[in-house]
Amino acid sequence: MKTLRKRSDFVDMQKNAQTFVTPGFIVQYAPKDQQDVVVGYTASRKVGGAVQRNFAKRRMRHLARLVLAQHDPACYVLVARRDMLTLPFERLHRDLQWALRRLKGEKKDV
RNA sequence: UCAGUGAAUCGGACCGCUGCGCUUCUUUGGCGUUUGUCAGGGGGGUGAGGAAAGUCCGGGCUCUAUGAAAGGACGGUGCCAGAGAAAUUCUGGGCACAGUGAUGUGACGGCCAGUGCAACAGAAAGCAAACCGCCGAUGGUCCCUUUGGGGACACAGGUAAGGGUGAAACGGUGUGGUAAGAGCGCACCGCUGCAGGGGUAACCCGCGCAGGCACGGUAAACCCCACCGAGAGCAAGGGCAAAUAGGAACAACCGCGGGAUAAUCAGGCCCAAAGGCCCCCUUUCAGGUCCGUUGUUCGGGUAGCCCGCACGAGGAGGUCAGCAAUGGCCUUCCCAGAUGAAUAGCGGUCUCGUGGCUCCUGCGGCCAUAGACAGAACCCGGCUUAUAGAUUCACUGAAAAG
RNA sequence: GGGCCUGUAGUUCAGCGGUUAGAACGCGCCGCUCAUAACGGCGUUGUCGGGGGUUCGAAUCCCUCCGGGCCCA
Repeated sequence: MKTLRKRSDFVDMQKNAQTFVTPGFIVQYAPKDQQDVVVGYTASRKVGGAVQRNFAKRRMRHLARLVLAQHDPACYVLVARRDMLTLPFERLHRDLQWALRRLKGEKKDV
């Protein structure tokens, strides 16, 4: 599992990827021909100060390790929202699985 | 007990499983003659703060650069002594102000070097000055007269005691004095200067002597005085190996002159143009470098990776010196090094508060809940700002009791 | 991480330490018009980003905090 780092890649995802919104976060998904699962994390100033943003990223990274590691090689971006800080982890976990099922289901339909 | 002041410390602790960054040891497999290199596994160690923050000061470190002397400009600092690498730093002391007090706050040199400013109000705002008021002794005009003088007017003029204005009006009280007044005289208080005394000093005392005595405010107004000061910043700066591109470095020789750069604008992946340049300015002295020719050697920046980068004005404990800041000595420890940036998830135990419920109203029982400000980014010393709550010590005021 | 700039009516900006902080546009009301616009008249709008200090007096000088913006081999 690799981490997305370059700003240009994030901008590219913003343009081309499919998006699904949950209360705690936003998932962007683009099935590219990659060897590994590639994940990017975003926590903007809307989330809070440095402490809150780091906390949000930690939780997102943990989610990615639990869930995305088992998925197909593709490109994902997780964007934190304010409720990422307060919602119980179990809820976030469920939401991510649901979001991925919806995104991949849509893909098959198209 | 209540109210308060100052200082210091902490700012959850522990356990299990699954995970993360760095580091170290070990091991498996591939490639390779070896040094190694790529991919993976396992064990150990370690892992945010008192402010890591704001970037307000000061350094270390790095690059630019040429050193010295004199003068100037610009910026900063400003009671005294001590501490400290230094500081818009700290400690102690002095002075001023605030508070009943413990204490707190203070850019706290100089307006008798010069210049400026003070709206409105007020007569007057810095040479003093007469609006109301008081007086009118003296002079003037008039009246009366017992020829000594008396009275009226408020014209000249005198007067800073009173009123009113203002942030600010040239000492205060009393008494003498006077036409009315006034440091005009005197007494006491205050003030200024000096002798003398205390203190390292700032400064304090000043009962003795001298002076009748105002010297107004503002320098976070220009300024004067004293002292200090290159610029940029780890995105500093250095290294590695390809592609594009055709420039760069070094050495020798010739020449021996000149002192207009900075900034701005436009275009572009670049290395162009120009011929000069030497870091606030001027002068003096001494010096360096570039531009030319020839020869030799080979690239550099940007993107990526590595170094810089964590042993330091370091932490902890003890002891000695000092009122203290702090310093000396001894022992001991190695304590984050990321770069879309490492601490998460689940469960359990305890404690501090907080909230709720309950009754037997007790410093009860039960339930819930780690809950403030906040995240290292080259590193240190300060300052400032944010901060739920807890603990300790010293002191002050009030009330009550002994 | 580091370096800088800036904050005044609703908006864009003025404002040598001195009365009650101005201008333009906007906004409101009235007039003109059958009506709207234009035009004319009258009027409205500020914790001068917050706090503290210097001064008799601060938007202005000084300190500090906050917000917004820009730059980087």
